Amino acid sequence: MTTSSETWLEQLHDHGYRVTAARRAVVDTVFGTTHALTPSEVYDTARKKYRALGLVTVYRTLEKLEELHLIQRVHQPMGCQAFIAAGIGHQHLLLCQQCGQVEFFEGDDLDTLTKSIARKTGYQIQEHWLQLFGLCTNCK
Amino acid sequence: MTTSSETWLEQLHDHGYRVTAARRAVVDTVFGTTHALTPSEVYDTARKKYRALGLVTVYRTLEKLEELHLIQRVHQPMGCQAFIAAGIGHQHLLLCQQCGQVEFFEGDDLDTLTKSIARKTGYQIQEHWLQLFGLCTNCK
DNA sequence: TTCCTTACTGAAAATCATTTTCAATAAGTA
DNA sequence: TACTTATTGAAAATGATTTTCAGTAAGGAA
Repeated sequence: MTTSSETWLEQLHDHGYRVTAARRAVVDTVFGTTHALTPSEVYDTARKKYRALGLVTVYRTLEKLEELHLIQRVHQPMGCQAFIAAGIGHQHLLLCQQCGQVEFFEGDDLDTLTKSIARKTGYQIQEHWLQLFGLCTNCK
Repeated sequence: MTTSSETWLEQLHDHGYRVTAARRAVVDTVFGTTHALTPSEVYDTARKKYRALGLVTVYRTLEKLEELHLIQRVHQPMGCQAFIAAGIGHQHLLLCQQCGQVEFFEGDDLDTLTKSIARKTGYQIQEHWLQLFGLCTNCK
């Protein structure tokens, strides 16, 4: 199962969006990184591939990629504007506090906890966010 | 063990900050709510207690309260600008998606998960965020 | 209490991120 | 190849937050 940035472009096309040079540059940039990138960082990197790119187009393209669940916003203490390629299925994030690298992991078993909290509080729990922060192998 | 907004004012004072009418209004507002409030919402509410209050002072006061760990920022899909009185010790958030009410809970046992992820990824894990979203007893 | 230093204030201006507007361009179907 | 219309970048507008600044007042010292 190999995925490439072409897959994202196909998805855009399949949803009635046009595939343009500007969008290719943005898609290639976000697809090809393991670090969460802000719109401004995407702009800087993508402009190396396509000089005429405008920041506005970066915002608009990220919006569409998020809508198609191809990327997701990353929340951090320092800010919540960065995006990363989305994980497949229900996954959680592991972030390196030093270099900003992002990894996904699955296999959380929060059912017991969730049910217990639901019972105690009376809430009907519908989703959860779990994120781990630490130092990656390079940084520690 | 009863806590009142006076405790927060004492804390401000103990850290060399002055206790002013503007700060009382902000502190009273944030202390006395179970919903996460944005700076602008704090401003609107606090101005009922102290008409001359400026929005800038709200920002500055929230900054200090956060610095003293008396309040904490609440991250939500819709935005991350809201604050709520901080939980005591290591607590997690439970948010009502309908009315925005916030509750705290403890007793997460993520040690097993954390260690397992650390082993698999090589990361040295240092902290975690866990948040549950759902509907409170009133809203469901 | 009164004085005095200096932190604090609100208003206005500046900054920064994001969104909207708009006329020109180009994707991709017919 | 032609044509419709989504997309583009630039500029302007918006919205949130921060900085600047001169006047005010908190609270320790006398």
